[in-house]
Amino acid sequence: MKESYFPQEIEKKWQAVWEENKAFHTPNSSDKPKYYALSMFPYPSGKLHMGHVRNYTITDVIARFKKMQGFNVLHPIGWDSFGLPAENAAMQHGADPAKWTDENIAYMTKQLKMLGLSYDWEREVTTCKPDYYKWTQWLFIQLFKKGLAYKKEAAVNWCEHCGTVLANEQVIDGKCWRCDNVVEKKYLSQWFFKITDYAERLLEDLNKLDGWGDNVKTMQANWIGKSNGAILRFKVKEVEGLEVPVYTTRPDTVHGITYLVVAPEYKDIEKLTTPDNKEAVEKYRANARKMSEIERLSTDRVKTGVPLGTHCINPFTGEEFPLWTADYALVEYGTGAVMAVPAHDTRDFDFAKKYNLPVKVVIQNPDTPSECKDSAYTEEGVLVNSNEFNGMKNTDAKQAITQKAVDGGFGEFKTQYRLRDWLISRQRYWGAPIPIVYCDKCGIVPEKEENLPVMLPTDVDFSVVGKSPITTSKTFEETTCPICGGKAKREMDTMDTFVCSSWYYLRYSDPKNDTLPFSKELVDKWLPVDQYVGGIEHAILHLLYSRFFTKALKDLGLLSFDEPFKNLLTQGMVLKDGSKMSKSKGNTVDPDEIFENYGADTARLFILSDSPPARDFDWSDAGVEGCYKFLNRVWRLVSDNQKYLTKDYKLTFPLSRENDDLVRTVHMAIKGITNDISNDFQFNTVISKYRELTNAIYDWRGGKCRGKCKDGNNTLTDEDQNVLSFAIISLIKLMAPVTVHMSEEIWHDLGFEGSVHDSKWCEWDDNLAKASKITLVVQINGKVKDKIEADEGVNDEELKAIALASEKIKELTAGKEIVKTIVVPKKLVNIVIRG
RNA sequence: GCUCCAGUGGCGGAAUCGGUAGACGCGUUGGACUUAAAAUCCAAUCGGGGUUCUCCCUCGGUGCCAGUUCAAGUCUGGCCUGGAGCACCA
Repeated sequence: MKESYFPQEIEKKWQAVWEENKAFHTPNSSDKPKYYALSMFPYPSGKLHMGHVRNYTITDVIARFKKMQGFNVLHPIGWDSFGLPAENAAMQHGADPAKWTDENIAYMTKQLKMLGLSYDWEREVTTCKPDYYKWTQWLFIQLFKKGLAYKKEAAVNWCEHCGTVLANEQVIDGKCWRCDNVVEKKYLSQWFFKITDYAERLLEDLNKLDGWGDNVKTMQANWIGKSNGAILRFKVKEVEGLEVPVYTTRPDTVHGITYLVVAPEYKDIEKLTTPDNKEAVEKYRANARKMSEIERLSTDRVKTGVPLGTHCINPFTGEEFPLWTADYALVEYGTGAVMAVPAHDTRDFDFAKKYNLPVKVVIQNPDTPSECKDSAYTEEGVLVNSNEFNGMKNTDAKQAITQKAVDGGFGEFKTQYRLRDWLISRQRYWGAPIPIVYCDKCGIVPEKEENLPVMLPTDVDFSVVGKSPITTSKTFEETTCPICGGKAKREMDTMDTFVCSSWYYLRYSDPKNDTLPFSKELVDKWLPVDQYVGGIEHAILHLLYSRFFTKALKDLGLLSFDEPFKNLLTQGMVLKDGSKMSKSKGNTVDPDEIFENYGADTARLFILSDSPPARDFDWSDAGVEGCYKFLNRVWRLVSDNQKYLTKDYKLTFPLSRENDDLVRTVHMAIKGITNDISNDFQFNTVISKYRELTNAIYDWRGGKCRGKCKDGNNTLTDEDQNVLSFAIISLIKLMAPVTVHMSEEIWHDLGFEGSVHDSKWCEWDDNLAKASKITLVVQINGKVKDKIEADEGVNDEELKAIALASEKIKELTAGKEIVKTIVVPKKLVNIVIRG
């Protein structure tokens, strides 16, 4: 064994050996229980960043730990390789997106291997390869056949900069998630997945996800946005047979309606507008169209609107009230029309004040009854001015009033969701083509399954502006109808990359299958994912879509489970100097540099060491240095003592006092580290325990020297050597999931055959995983007054006696009345005194 | 506005159940080794006060104010601050 630690040499060596031996290949059949550890697969942008390093290190440590614990571990990796950056690179440098992507994948693969990650490379999937997107297309067709993929003309989010539409989930604060450009509304005919059919199940099944953080679950629940209310229909006075339905969560306030608002895009708005008002309404609608989403949705904007000139009749009171259009009503939500009760809704109140509309109180504010001057009263209360419902609590009235509407045939109970269908068409080239053909005779027809994949054309011009490069292909659009064989045209849009990433974790179970996306047997064997690790930025996007896919595929009979990810760990960001590492801020750290200067083991150790995985992690150069020093310290511990170490150590009890203490320290470390990993993967405390154990071995060693170490004399007895061997071998194994190369190197230097990563995880003995002495804390009235060393085995009565026998305690309790004494076993005695 | 998460030394953070607050590390300071430096090793490191002054005593301290309890970083109620998500969603 070398005297000094040369990580680069060691790491290269073992990476080659592991690759040669296919050390991390996972067989499908095994008598061990399965464990599926998964990182969110990367977009091949060019180089790994520290966020990747953190993500993959966390998952890798989990995978290796589980493997040592006796699981058959599936730990795969792949590439989310469709998407705009490849296309942009193509436009800017004239590169082929496929080539650009391949080169990036090659480079990043090299980096992943340098990090020492235990991936089964035989299961690698790449979403932009025909053997993958064939099945993305196949799945699209299955969803289409089930009615879950459909095309409709709708107001959609358009990013001019990216030249494509976006899903609702990809619009962040009114801006494009990718380029930050302000998103516009456009009316286009687009493909959607009917995720709204699954709204209730997606919400309900969040309850099953005990292994997910509450933050992610609430974000999804908010996004789905369930509310319970009623649809109420109002007859229009001026137009025979026309009704305006509204959705409300406050049917209890129906007697307080003083006007009604429809969205500017409301479908019947023209019928509802009288000739006198037509010009003003048209102008208002034209203006609303022009406004950006941000302007329109801004909550601090002053509300505007115009009257339509028509009226509705309130079936509860017989009163007439006017119809208005205002852009605070949203056409996509509910019915696109809102009943306005200014007395009990802040928005309606503002609007009513501005346009001098009446305010009618129907819920009594206990503080200022029958008045509503300065603001709406939105709290609970008792109904007034509401005919037979007067005196009823408003919470009860919701039910009773809706029931009356149901009985009268002008309303019903209604559950409403905020979630919208998932828009999956993209007017871009670098994506999976939507496998649909338009035939004049047969209509919208899916491509025949045997003709899949619908290949991306390569005869395209990337320099075109204002349209998708795919439209420049001379070979792509013209095709024949799969039904009638006549001339037909292909769909020119490709799929959102989030479609590709909604099922990749299923493909890993059976990545080479060329007759199906995956066999049911294998997908049911490996899934659900036992531990998923990735960034919080996917809390809604990818994680919601994947849940939807899993449920839809279950309904199609392709698999048998309905949640894909049993446990989810959302790791925090990697910061430097307090802010997120980013190229624009210039505070990035290049993983390659760290590998080169310190080695991957130091990088892995450091990125886990300072913060728990879910929290943000502040990168510091001093911290890296500290971890490197620690590894050197461990290395020296082994190399300085190598001549005393034996892999076939044997402990014979009883041991000498110091040896017994060290053995106990090792058992405590094993227990603590195992528990810390098992309990939410607290790697930061795991690493502090590596250090504690290392320090303890050094201290023990120092105690054995008694100043004689330098002369090189063997001062260790047989027992000492066995104990030291036990301690060091345990440390090396405990560290193996983190410092994968160093542990492997030392393992072999100690003469072991095979890989440390195939060895069995250390076990502890509960009798030994505790100190032989305890420190008894003696409190008086809850304040610590004395600490006394006592034997581990003493019972409560004895503890009490020991405490009362203390000179200090005697002094402090002299002349006082002892009211009671509380004993916490093996820990503490609290004496309560008075006077 | 609503929802969720967090708040502990100079810093990152520890503290299964309510039971010794500050593990472990970074940084800092002092020392050893060295011609010197690096590396390494040893020691100190929450604050105030006291003292027979390197040994010890004492008081205070986990965002703020209350409460429950023998005992609160931990539980309850009310605030404050920061972060994240949602937001004219009727």
